[in-house]
Amino acid sequence: MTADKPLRADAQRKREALLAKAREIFDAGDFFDLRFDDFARLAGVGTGTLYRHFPTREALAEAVYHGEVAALCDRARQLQATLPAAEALATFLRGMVDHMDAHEGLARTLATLMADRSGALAEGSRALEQAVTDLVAAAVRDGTVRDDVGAGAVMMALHGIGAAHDRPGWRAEADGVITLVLDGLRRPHAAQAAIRTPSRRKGA
Amino acid sequence: MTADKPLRADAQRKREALLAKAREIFDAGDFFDLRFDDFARLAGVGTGTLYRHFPTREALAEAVYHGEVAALCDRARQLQATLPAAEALATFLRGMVDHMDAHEGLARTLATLMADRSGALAEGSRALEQAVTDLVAAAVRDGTVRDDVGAGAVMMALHGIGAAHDRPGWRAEADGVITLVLDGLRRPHAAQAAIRTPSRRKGA
DNA sequence: CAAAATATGGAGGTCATCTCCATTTGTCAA
DNA sequence: TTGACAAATGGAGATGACCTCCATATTTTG
Repeated sequence: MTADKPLRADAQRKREALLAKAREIFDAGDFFDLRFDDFARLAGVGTGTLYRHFPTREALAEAVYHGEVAALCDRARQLQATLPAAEALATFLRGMVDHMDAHEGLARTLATLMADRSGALAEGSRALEQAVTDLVAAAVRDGTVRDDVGAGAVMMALHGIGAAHDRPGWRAEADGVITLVLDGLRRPHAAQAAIRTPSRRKGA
Repeated sequence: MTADKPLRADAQRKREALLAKAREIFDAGDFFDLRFDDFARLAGVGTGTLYRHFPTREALAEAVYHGEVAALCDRARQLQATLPAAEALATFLRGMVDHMDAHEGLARTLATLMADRSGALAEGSRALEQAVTDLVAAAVRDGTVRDDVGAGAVMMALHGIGAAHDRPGWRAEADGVITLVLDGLRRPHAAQAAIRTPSRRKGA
C-alpha cells in the first residue's frame, strides 16, 4: 500500500503544494474554519485537483499526520537505543506533551479528527502505537514496568491529552496525566526503580 | 441561567419529544449520520420548531448531556457519603467505564462533540468535573491520594477513554487506564493502601 | 368567548461540498 | 524534434444539508 504509483512530475508538485499548505493551516488551527474549496485556491490548485489527490478532509489530514508520526517514531527508536527502557518511555511521553504544546494547532486538529468516527487516522496511528508498544514492552522485559496493563491504555491517555487541548490548564494537567501513567506503570510491588522522579518525597 | 421561562404547555411537550428522540438516536450512535432536518421529522416536529428549541446540534447534545451528568453526579455524591474516600473515587471511576460501556453510542457521541471545538459541552462538563474534583479532594484530605496532581488530569484520562471508544479492545484498555490512574494517584511513598484493584488479569 | 400572546411547520434561500469534462501538460517512441 | 497518447488540471455547476421566515394554529388571559 506504499508506493506503486509512478505519479507524473506535475502531479507530484501539486501534491507537495497541497501538503505544505495543509501543514501550515493545521498549525494555525484554522483547518475547520476554512472552506475546503478555498483551501484549494490557497494552495494554488483547482478544486478538482484537490479532490483528486485527497478525496476528503480526513484523507488530507491523514497525509499530514503521517509525517508527524514518522518523526515521532524516529524519536522513539532513538530514545530506545540510547536510554534504559523505563527512562526511554518516560522521556518519550514527556516529549509528546512538549511536542503537542509546541504545535498546539496541529495537535488540536488531529485530535479532533481522531475523535470523529471513520477512524481515518487509525491507520496512521498504528505506527505510533507500535512505537509506544515497543517502548512499554522493553520496560516490561527489564522489569521496571508492570505487565498487566497494555500499551493501549497509554495510547488512550495520550489520546485524552490531545483531545482536551482547550482546557485552561492544559499543560499542567497533561504533565499530571503523564505522571500518573508513569507512576501507575511501575510494578505495584516493585521498590523505587530508576525511573527518575527525583526527590519527590513530600508532595507539592 | 436555569429556569426563568414559563414555557407554554404545548412547547414543553415538543421539547420533551425532541429530547426523548435525541437520547434514542444518541444511544444508537447514529447522531452524525442523520440530517438535522430529518431528526425533526423523526421526533414529530417541524424543522422550525426544532431550531427554536435547539439552535444547533451542539445545543441539543448539551441538553442530553445534562441529564447524563446529573445522574453521574448523584452517584458520585452517594458514593462519597457511604465509602472511604479512596474507595469512593475508585468505584466511581470504574463505574464510569461501566456506564460508557453500557451506553456505547452515547458515550461515543458525546466524546466526539466534546472534542469538537466550541466547547459546547464544557459547560455541561463542569458539574462532572466538580464531582471528580470533590472525590479527589476528599481522598487527598485523608492522605490516600497524592496532592501534586489535580483532578484535571483525571478528567483528561476519562476524556481519552471516551474519545477512543472505537478501539478494538476498548473495555480492557479503559480498565487499564483507570488502573494506571488509581495506582498513579497513590502517594508515591505511601505503603499499599486499601485501593488494591481486585485481580483483573489481562483478558482478550 | 374574544383577543393577545405564544408556538408551529415546512417552503424556500443560502452556501459548502463534490462531480464532470473540455482543456492543458507531461511522457515516450520514432 | 515531433506527433500522439496518457495523465492531470481547474472551475462551472449540480447536489443537498442547514437554517430562516412567516402565515397559520394553539394556548392563555381578561
